[in-house]
Amino acid sequence: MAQNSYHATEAELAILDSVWRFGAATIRQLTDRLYPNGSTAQYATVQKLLDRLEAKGFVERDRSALAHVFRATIERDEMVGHELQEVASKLCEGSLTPLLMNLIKDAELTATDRDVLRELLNDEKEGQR
Amino acid sequence: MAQNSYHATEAELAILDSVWRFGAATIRQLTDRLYPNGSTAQYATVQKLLDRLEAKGFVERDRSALAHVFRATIERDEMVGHELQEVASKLCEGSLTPLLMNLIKDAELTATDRDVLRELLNDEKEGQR
DNA sequence: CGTGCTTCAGACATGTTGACTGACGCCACC
DNA sequence: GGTGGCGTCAGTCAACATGTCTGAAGCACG
Repeated sequence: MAQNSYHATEAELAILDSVWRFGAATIRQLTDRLYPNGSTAQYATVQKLLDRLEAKGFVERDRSALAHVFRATIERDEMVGHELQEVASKLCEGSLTPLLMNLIKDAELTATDRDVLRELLNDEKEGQR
Repeated sequence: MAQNSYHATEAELAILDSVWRFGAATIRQLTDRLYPNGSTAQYATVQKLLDRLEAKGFVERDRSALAHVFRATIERDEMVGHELQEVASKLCEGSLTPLLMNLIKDAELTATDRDVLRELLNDEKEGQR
């Protein structure tokens, strides 16, 4: 009962973020992106982080080239969904509705945002998921 | 840069949950609620958990009686808000809107839920907060 | 007074997290 | 064909978080 659903840590998230923004990359590329003029040490750090991300199923590695290429197996959106689900199960017995109510109240929405939301709300008329 | 906003852990959340559900309580009462027929050991565990919750500002202790009485200083709702903010800053540069969009898509809403949301969406016309 | 609760101040094992080191493999190129 | 450079892999490491537990001391009341 340690952690049902995996969780990306701060540093791991930094990696993922880079991959989401700039696309698949090798360790070296990621190291350069995240630790400009980093040494062997930071390279290894990125490596370990990627190992863990792979173990958690958040990235995938292409071993065909000499230098493995890593790509995300989860989109930022899905990750957001994950985390929301997590919050819901921790605080609201798994129900997402309270989160929604909370957000509608607190989020500072532009008129356009509101329109989009109304739209979505209607589309969902007899929507399945 | 460890953790800007505090975070209640699993066990701490169990305590908070009990306080939210059944109201302010002493350590003994909480121990009885959470660890039925628990011994001194579990009592101490609850105590330490409460210490940490107090340090994090999530509960407050009334020292006037011999056995201190603990009450929550934060509502479940606010905690949800906290966590949502946390997710937002980790994944969406602090913006809550993406979370909202995500939820509207994924949450399974009843017709009533949808009505309530539409309501809220309109109320917010020129609403401040 | 002593029994029974209580608080307080730690100790403790375990796991996570981020950073780092060292051994080894492979390819290219002189 | 050896050597340098880059890559992977398999650890180690310190710091911290987390949940649990022990021991000492305080207060109250029969």
